[in-house]
Order: sequence, then C-alpha cells, then structure tokens
Amino acid sequence: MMKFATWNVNSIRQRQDHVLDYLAREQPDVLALQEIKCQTEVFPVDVFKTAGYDSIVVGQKSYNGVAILTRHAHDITHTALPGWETDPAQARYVEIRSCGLVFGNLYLPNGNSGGSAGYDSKLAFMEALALHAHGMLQAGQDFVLLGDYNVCPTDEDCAPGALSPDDALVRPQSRAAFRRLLWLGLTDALRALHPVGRFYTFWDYQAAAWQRDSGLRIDHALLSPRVAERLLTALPARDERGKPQPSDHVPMVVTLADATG
DNA sequence: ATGTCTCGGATTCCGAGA
Repeated sequence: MMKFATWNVNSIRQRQDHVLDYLAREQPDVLALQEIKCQTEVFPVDVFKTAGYDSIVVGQKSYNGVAILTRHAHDITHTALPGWETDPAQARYVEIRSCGLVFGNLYLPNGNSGGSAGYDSKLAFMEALALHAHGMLQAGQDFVLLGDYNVCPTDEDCAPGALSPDDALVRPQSRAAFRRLLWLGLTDALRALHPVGRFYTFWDYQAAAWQRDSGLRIDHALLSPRVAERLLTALPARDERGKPQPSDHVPMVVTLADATG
C-alpha cells in the first residue's frame, strides 16, 4: 500500500512540529506541502531528514512556497508549472518522480486579490495545469496532482453561507476550469469514493468557522487513470484542525493499492 | 459577526494576503 497527502500548512516555521507529529504517526510515503512561507534556504531540511524524509523545496520570501517530503528515492521533474510565469516569480509548483509516479504539488492562486488581473492569473494557472496534465496523459505517464486548488468544485463543497456567490473559489469559470481537469480523464480521489456528503479541508480562522463547521473543500488529489484504478481510501485528516495553533487547512490523505503487472 | 492568522517592514504597530 502507498499513502500520500497534501497539506497547506500556512508557514512551515509555525507548523514544523505539527508536520513532524503527522509524519511520525501516519508515515506517508509522500507529503505535499503548500504555503511554506519561507525562502528555500530556510526550510528545515535537516529536521525532516532526521525524521526519514527528503525535502524538495521551492520557496520564496513571505508568501506562497511549496515543498514535497518523500521517504523514497526521487528525481525532480519541475520546479515551476510549465507555461505559467509571473513577474515577480511566485513559488507555486514543484514536481517529482518517486514510487513509480509523478507527484505534482500545486498552490493555485486564490484569485480574490489583485482585481481582474489577479483572477485572470488564477485561470491562467488552471489552463497551464490542464495543458501540463494533457501532456503527461499523452506520454502515458502515471501521475497525481496534489494541492490547494482554491476551488470548491460544487455547492456541496462549500458550507452554506461560507462564501459569497462571486468569490473566486466558487465562480463558474473557476469550477469550469476544475471540471476541465476531470474531463481530461482525471479522478477526484475523494468524490470517487464519497460521491455525496460534506468533506471539508479548510476552515477559516475567522468567525468561529471551525466551531460552526463552516468549511470548504479546496484541497484535492487528482489521479491519472491507471492510478485511479488503485484507489483505496481518500479522506481529509479532520482532527488536525482541532489541535492547538493549527493550520487553517488539514491534510487530504489518499491510499493506493500496490501497482500490479 | 470586518470576529484570525502570518509575514515583514516599519519602530511597538500596520498593511497585505488568505
């Protein structure tokens, strides 16, 4: 069995001990982190090495930043999303090959700041992601795309009243861009196993969102077709949100049967 | 319920982003 997860930690320096506890307890093969909010050189590589994990880090000062932790051999395949460039650069994508799969780790722009240019940048990222996924499908590559997509795919993925209808996370164009990834043939791991029901991965720090269970499902694991055939479980690790000084996101965790043939 | 975090750059708080 293989286990991997995606987790927006909202600063790795603030959440290092939470991640260490999670690794020790759950021992995922691969963990994709977003919003590490530090420069690459400052990421606590040694701390995770001691815990048995290699770190592949694409950081920047203050904002964004992604990293992949793996306890297996790996190659780095991308340190940016092909076809999506900004000035100044934003650290929002890293990709490795490990355990026989490509793991893409993405932190999609929220799209609510920066006016129409900010929202256009979100859609441009989703377009580039679809083209990249299409290329990997054409190449016959087995892959997973993990991360904070900043999209609630349907109304069931958004607690009633949690967002206004024109929020960038629920806007029709955002949802259409997410569906395009599914139409390529990718599988939303959680919905493949739990077609109905509320499974949130994020609760805002504000307005007692956790206490009221006013959450969102915005952290997703999309699987290429042969990987989807191996899907065993997919659930958010909801308990993480109730711990002291939590991230506003919890890990979204997937397990796969071992590859056959 | 504009109610919370985090970062960093200003000088013990403030703006920006989420």
